[in-house]
Amino acid sequence: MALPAAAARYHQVKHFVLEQIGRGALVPGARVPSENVLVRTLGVSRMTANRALKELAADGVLVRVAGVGTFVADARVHAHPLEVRNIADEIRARGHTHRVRVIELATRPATRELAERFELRPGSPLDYSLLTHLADDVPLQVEERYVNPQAAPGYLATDFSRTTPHEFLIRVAPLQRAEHIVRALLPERRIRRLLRLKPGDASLLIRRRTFSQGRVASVADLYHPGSRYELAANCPPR
Amino acid sequence: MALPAAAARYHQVKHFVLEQIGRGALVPGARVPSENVLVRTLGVSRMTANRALKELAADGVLVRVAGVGTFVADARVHAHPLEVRNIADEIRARGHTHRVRVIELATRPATRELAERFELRPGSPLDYSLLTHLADDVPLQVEERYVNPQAAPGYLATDFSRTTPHEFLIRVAPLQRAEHIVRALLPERRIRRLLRLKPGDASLLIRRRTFSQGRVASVADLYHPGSRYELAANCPPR
DNA sequence: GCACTGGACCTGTATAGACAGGTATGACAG
DNA sequence: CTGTCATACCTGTCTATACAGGTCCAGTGC
Repeated sequence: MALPAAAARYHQVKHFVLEQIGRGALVPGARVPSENVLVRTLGVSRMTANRALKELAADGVLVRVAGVGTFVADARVHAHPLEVRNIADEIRARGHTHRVRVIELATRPATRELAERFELRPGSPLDYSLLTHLADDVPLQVEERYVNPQAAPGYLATDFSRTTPHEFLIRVAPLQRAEHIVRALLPERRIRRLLRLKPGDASLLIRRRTFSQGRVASVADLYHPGSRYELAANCPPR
Repeated sequence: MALPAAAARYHQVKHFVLEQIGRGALVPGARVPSENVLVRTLGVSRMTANRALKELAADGVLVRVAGVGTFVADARVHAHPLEVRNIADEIRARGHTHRVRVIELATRPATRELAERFELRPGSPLDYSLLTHLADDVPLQVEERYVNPQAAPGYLATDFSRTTPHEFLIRVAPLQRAEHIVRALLPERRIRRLLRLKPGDASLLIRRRTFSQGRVASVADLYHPGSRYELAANCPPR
């Protein structure tokens, strides 16, 4: 391609705007130079300015309103697109005490399905943990987790009553990407007992795969039906 | 803006490609017509074809390799920041035909709860739509939506069999932020009938609030238990 | 004083044409 | 047979230009 990325003209325009936001010269809500102004100021074509502003809007940095102008987005809109929340923080933030109950810790050979999920050979050892998160001693979430021991050594040796698996993992293997699959289901008996559910209570299953350098962990979280899984995200209109 | 959503040329190009993927004429890994071919085939300019393919690549539907070509992405890989997905695109991309069945359209006075959600006075009129999304005529999602008529005029006048509410709204009120609350529940009888569920089937409820300039819409999506809600997010430090 | 209108400005979209640089393939020389 | 090179094709980027339609304001006419 024409240029080594950073040198591309539309990148320069993006940088020009971002730099002013970073410096505080443009605060949230402030009007950003219009496309035509950028054309005159920076000597680019309008299509190039348009691309730069459009991409920044898609990133949630700017907000564009047809016929009006382009503005710096609210700061909070800027927050991480999707955060893998720490349930411990969340429970505490709501004024409850958080406690972890460890049900099972083990090393298990990967089944074929797990091996595929981790891109390992079947039979490779995987660390396994099953525990519940309690809010005021009421079980709120069952967390079943497989961890790639290559990617996160020392996982099973962790004291999960002090450090949640989530906290441990983001320290050891900084999160780069996460995939979520959310489903509703009627849980099996073992889970039902852990969450103290009545038969017929629906549960929320969130299956999560996290990536750092390679596959790190695969998690299945089952939630108590009273609980909710909340996400806030910025959604670039593409 | 120039055109009413579905008529935009680059949308037509996107649809042209998605339709072929949906039909199975283009399978994952297959080569997608190059920009120049699309120019000749569809009579659009190359910039327009480029935009369409670029956006589909950004959505994870296609993979582009400079100097080589454009290819249909692996069905799985679908990775992008949390996005309010267009279920119509998703159904088509998986090879099914998408159809919308409108159950009810109405203007309703806001209840106290709704008024609070929209930051309006109780009794203010809200547009209401209830419809199902069908994949190959099997109901997959019930979508119940309240829309702030101030923020999205003309909502009820839209032909939802041609333009989904989602498509209409992102045109009219570019999305800035969305909040999701995900829960599992046993749906009430009306929903159960719409989704053709057996009593005891759990359903996934996704409650979504979208913001543009002010509160735009409040959506409750109920999914068929066989379906999944997939999210993928990159968590880069910004 | 008020309602209306025209113009200035903005974004959204579309077009045609151009060059840079990556990739693959086949022809050609060794 | 092997290595090199020209070439065709592809995407990435940039420019100049154009028109549609929304928004806002100021000026005009009543």
